[in-house]
Amino acid sequence: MLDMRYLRKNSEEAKQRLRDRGVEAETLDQLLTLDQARRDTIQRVENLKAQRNEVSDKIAYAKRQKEDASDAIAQMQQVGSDIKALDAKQAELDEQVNEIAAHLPNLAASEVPVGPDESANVEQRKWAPAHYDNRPEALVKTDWVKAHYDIGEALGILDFERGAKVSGARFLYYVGDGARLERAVYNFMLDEHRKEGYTEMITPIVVNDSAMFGTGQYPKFQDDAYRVAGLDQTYIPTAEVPLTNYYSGETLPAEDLPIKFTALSPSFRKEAGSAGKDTRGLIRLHQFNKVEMVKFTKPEQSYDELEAMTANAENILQKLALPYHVILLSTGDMGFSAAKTYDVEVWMPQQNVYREISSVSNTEDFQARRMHITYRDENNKLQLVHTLNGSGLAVGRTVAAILENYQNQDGSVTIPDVLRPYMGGQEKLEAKSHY
RNA sequence: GGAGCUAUGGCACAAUCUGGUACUGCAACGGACUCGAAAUCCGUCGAGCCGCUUUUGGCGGUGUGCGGGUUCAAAUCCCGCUAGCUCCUCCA
Repeated sequence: MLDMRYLRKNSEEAKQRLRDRGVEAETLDQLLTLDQARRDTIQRVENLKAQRNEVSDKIAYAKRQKEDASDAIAQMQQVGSDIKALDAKQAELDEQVNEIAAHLPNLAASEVPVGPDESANVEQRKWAPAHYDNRPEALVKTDWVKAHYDIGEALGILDFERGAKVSGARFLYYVGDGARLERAVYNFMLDEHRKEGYTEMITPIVVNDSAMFGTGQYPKFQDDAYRVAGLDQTYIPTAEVPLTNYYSGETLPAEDLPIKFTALSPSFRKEAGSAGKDTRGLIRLHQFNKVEMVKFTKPEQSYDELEAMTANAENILQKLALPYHVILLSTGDMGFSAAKTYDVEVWMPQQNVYREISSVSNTEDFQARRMHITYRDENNKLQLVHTLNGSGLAVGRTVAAILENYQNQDGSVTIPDVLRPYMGGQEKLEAKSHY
């Protein structure tokens, strides 16, 4: 949610910044007109209420003195019905204002490149382990490189067919060493984040509507959510929702900030509108595992913490020796709640592209305002915290990247060094006759 | 799933039957006493939200779990809901 006072006072600037986020200027004009009408109504109804309070006190006093108050009561009957009518009008205006305000995306930070879509994103840095000679393209020059889903199926560790049979398209079973590898990957990630000072959590994976509103998924993006039939609850699209809403409605002790959480959770997405895209493999599923990071910070420290969180995501890829680059998203490519977002993209040699494996965002006070998370500053005044979230990392996509980058010509896959302790010292994935 | 009870400031509670300025204590804050502290005494104390404003502040509105209703007036009466507790039932 944006700060209404800012929008009123700086409407021209706000209009431009909203236009950068794809919102038409008329939308803000409409909002401000309704806001003005709302405030006019409030003033009228509050005057009447002040009058009612005053006269009611007099009536109470008169009754205590056993005096007659029927004149005053008759007079207040009219005021009472006027108040009722104006209250109703205000409630209607409140709803109209909220309807627009709740759909406005966050404003981008000043250093975010302005552009309509991903074409305006800006690469920040590139990394690859030494044996790639800083040229991840090197691997693709061999003609035997296979896609991760072909590798996984050949090894018998990814079963998409039975996933589709039992659940539908975009679901799968991990089998045997595949399941073990997935578990090794997320245990490794959680251990790393724990070392970095994140508190490990296991969260509910079903949340109520106010939680989905708090982080910004609702009301605008309900189509992509798995709602529990008949209940006002939703299967989470990311652990960001339960982690960030953990403190909703609370005032945090300033000395505890920044607070850092991490959690593994399944994530559920309908992927509405992406029919036909990435139909094979681990890239775009209705259910996938993700290790998430969330931070609550003071405003002045949130951008340093954004850099730190991005480094936490990169650290995982560096320890896994997977090539990646980091891009700064443009105003047109950022998510609804974000003020600034870095995407980390891992090298996928078979497709010859970088694929998103993490997205790290500072939402500033956008989510905190929606869910009322505050702290007391040096002057003992309540301030909204800043919230950040980032994947650290998408587990399934990490497994896909490992399969492709660590594949050998004989069809086996070498297990990255750092994962071997998590797999009982196993060094390779090889085809087995059966599991 | 069934039955009963409960929900009031940061905490503990009163007022609910019988509608009329939400009691008191603790904590907190300011002050007195003291070399300093404790104790004691005096004073302040409804968080948050909304609106207006001449903005270190002032005024008004709202605010007794949430949402409605009745009434000149609701903590109090009525309806719906949520959460917690106890018992029954079920369950990994």
